[in-house]
Amino acid sequence: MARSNKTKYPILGILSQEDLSGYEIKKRIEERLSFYWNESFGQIYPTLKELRREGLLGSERVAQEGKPDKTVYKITEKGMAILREWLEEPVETERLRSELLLKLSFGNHTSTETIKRHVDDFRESLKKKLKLMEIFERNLREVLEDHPDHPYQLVTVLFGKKTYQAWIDWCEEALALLGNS
Amino acid sequence: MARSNKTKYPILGILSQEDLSGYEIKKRIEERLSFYWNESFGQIYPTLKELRREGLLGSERVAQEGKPDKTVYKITEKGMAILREWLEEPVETERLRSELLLKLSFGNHTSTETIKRHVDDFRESLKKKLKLMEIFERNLREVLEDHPDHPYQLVTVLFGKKTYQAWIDWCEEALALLGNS
DNA sequence: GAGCCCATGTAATCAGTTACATGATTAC
DNA sequence: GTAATCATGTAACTGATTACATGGGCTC
Repeated sequence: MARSNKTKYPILGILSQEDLSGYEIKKRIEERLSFYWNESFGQIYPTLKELRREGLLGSERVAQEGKPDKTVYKITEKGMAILREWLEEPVETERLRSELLLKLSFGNHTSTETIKRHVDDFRESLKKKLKLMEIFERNLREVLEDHPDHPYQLVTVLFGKKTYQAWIDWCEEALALLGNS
Repeated sequence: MARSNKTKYPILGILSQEDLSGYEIKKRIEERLSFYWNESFGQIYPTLKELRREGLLGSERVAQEGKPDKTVYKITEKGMAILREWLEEPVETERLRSELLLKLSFGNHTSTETIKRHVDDFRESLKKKLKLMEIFERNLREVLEDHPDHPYQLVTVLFGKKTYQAWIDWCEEALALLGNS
């Protein structure tokens, strides 16, 4: 895509919290970041090797019982420094990209029903996502009662909530506007 | 990226409204779609040739006074059929990707001030975008009074408004949460 | 003559997904 | 035995941006 390769940052970030293998890093990203960030194995494994070569990670072969051996990576002081450096830098904003809006904007070439169906499908998918966010929120608020220091995870979940709720509201608005046209 | 190539659809869509050259198509996309869709020349010109080869577009060389000649493309009946077909198909939802949220989620490794600065920068950029949307909205509502059929453009602008407003609200919420931590 | 807009295109580069390959272990 | 999970990796493909090249005409 010729946008800069950011794969190393989620990896460094995840490894700043615990030592993990590539396979486990993938799982953590899916569990914790997947609603706003994703990485595939095809990116993770080569990046891990590179980061190790650059001295941002150390690695250790670990034997497991009942499972294959794994290579566990550990972030180095140099790796932490790079992570902190990146955290300081201005955020590169990525552009929105929405096939739904693209279809909507050429909606005059199909039936209103078709367009309304697309909007409705979108709304249903959002409702599910919103429910997930609400579950995350409840869990995080419980944790936060004991550890009021790290509200960061909660803040990202609130972003999801706000976004999905706004989009649901927009769906209602859009359906109303298209209904009597 | 291995996500399917959609470049042809904005091109067909734009050409369903007026006959244009590649250069003009780029301008139209920037003017009308850029807040949720973008295409570069590197995609547009090769795609135009391909669409012409497939018979979805016709082309004509047009001389201009005071400007270089241009190749104006015109959508064919076959092209319109492909556009309508795509409009019927279910929307492929693309994933959110946010470097801001990524930085936030590892925010415990830097100062609260740094994170708040990122959020604040984001909020300022959103305010500008929101103002733009409001201008678009006013213009479109004026047009809509005379032509109450095609509310589609307006609906996409309302999406922008809703999204940006929600994100601004989230910024306030986030700053408050981070403020007393 | 410098710099900008119009106009079209290609090449280089890279991001990122998907498919494929391999192999261990566990559970049915 | 076969499917599922754990674990690691490579190769193929392609989407998409950016840079580069070219050239006409306009404005200062």
